[in-house]
Amino acid sequence: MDKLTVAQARLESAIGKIVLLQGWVRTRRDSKGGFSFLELNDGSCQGNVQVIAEAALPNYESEVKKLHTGCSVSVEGLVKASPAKGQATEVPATKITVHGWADADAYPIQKKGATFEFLRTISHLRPRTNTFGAIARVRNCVCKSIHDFFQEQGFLYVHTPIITASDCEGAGELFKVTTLDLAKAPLLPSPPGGEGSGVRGIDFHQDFFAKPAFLTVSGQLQAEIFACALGKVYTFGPTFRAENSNTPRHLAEFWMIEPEMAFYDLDDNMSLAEAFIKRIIKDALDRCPDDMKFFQERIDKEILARLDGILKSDFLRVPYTEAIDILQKSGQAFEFPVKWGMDLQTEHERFLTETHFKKPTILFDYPRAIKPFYMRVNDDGKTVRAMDVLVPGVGEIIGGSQREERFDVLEGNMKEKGLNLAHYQWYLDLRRYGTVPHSGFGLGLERTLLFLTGMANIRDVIPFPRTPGNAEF
RNA sequence: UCCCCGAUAGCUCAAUGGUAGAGCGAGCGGCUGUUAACCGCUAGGUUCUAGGUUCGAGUCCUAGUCGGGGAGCCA
Repeated sequence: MDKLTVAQARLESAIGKIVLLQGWVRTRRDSKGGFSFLELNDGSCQGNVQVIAEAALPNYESEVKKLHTGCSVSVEGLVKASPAKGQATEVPATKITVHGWADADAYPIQKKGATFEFLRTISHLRPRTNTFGAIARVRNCVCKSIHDFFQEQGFLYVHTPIITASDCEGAGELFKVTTLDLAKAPLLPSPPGGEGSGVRGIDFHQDFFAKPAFLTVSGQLQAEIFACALGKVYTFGPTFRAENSNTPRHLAEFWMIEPEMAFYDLDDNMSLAEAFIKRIIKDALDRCPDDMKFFQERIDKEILARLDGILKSDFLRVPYTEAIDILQKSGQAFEFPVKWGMDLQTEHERFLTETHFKKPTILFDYPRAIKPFYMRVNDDGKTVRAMDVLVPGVGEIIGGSQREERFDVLEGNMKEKGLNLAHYQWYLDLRRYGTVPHSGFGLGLERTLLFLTGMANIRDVIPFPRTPGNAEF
C-alpha cells in the first residue's frame, strides 16, 4: 500500500494502486444509492480526491454519514478511473478511519461564501480554505523562485541583521527593541542648570545593547558591505515598519528581497529587476497552474491576461522629467497638480503604467531632494540615479538605485540631509577603501503576491498579518 | 493619523420608528453515481457596547469598540 498525497492520487498514473490517503473532508454528498461521496483535501494541491464510501463499510452509519467539512480521516482503497466528469480518478474506500471530528455547528468554515474579513478573524483555520491554500502554495513557489533566480546567477544569499542600532536613512518609523522595564526606565542625570532646565531622557547605556536598538527597516546598507566584498548578493528576510498605516497595501511586518550588486550601473539594475519579475511570474504560471487558474476564476478575471502581458512586453524606461511632461500634457484632472520636483502620487503612477503606456514602466532619474542620501548624483546635480518599477494593477512594486560611490559626494549628501556622520563611518569606509560603482533594489514579497494572485488586501497574502492594533495568533 | 461607509442566526444578507426574516450551513426524513447535489420538515437571535430621544428603537441621536474603502507614508 502506497501513502499518496491527494495531488498524486488525482493523476491517471495512480490508477491501479492500492493507496492510503490522509487529509481533511471538504464535503460529503450522499447518493440516492445509499452510499456517499467524500471530497478529501490534504493541501498538496487545489483539487480534492473523490472518495466513494459504500454502505458496506462497518462504520458507514456510525461514522461516515456523520462526516462533514473539517473532519480528518485516513482512507484506504484502490485508485480507479472516475466514470463521471470532474475528476480523472476516484477511490472506493475499503477502510475509513476518523482521526478528528469537527462539530458542524461550531466549525466556522463551510462550503460556501465566507468573506476575507471574516476569515482574517480565524487565521488559524483559514489555510483550510481553497483561497488560502492556493496563496500558501504560490507564496512558497515565489520564495523558491527568488532563490533559484539569484543562485543560478551566482548571487550570494546574505543574512543581514534583524536588530540594528542604526536608524538608517529614516525609512519610516522604527520599532524599538529593549529589555528595559519601561515603568522603571533608568533616566539620564539632570542636565546642567538644575531641575526643569531640560528633559530627562531614558539612559540607554543601561539597556541590553548599551544604546537604542531597533527592528530593521531595510538590510540594504549591510548588503552593500557584502556586495563591496563578494560582488553580487541578496537578502531575503523580515522587515519592520512601525508606521500607523491602515491600508490594504501596508504591513508592520513583511518580507523583503534586496539584491545588491558591485559593478552594476542603473541600466544593469533595471535589466535585473525586469528579468527578476518575469522569472517570478513565469515560475508561478508553470509550477502552480491549478492555483493560478483558481485566482483567474474566483479572484480576478483579468489576472492571467495581465501577467501574460507583462511577460511579453519589454519594460519601458522613462526619465522622471519626461514622465512629468507626459502627465502635464495629459489633460487629466489629477487631485495633486503635477510639477517638477514633487514626488509622484499613486494616481500619477497608475495613470502612466495603466492608461498612458499600458505596460510595465521603469521611471528613473528622480529629483535629488526627494530621495535618500545614498543615491548616486547625476552630472546635472539635480537628479539622482533612482528607479521605481511600476506595473499595471498594483503600481510601484520595486524601488532601487545606483548607490553613490564617491566619498566626497556621499559625505556631502549626508551633511545636506542632516545625518550624524559619526554613525555612518563604516558606511563611508566602503567608499574610503576600494570603492566601486554598485546598485540594488528592494521588492516587497507580499506586494508581489498581490499582483501575482489578484488578491486585494495584503493581510490576506501573509499567514499572520501584523498591523496597527493587531498581532493575533 | 485624516475622510467616508458598515456591524442583525454558525456564514452571506433582508426588515417605512410598530410581531426580527431568507438563502446557505446544521439535525431529522426522502431520493438507484453525486460534483457548491436535490426535495420536505425542525432547531437556531443580548440586532457590536454604553447611554439618550420616544407610548414604542434593529431602525433616530451621542460616545466608544471592531471591520471595510479612500488618502498620506512606503515595499
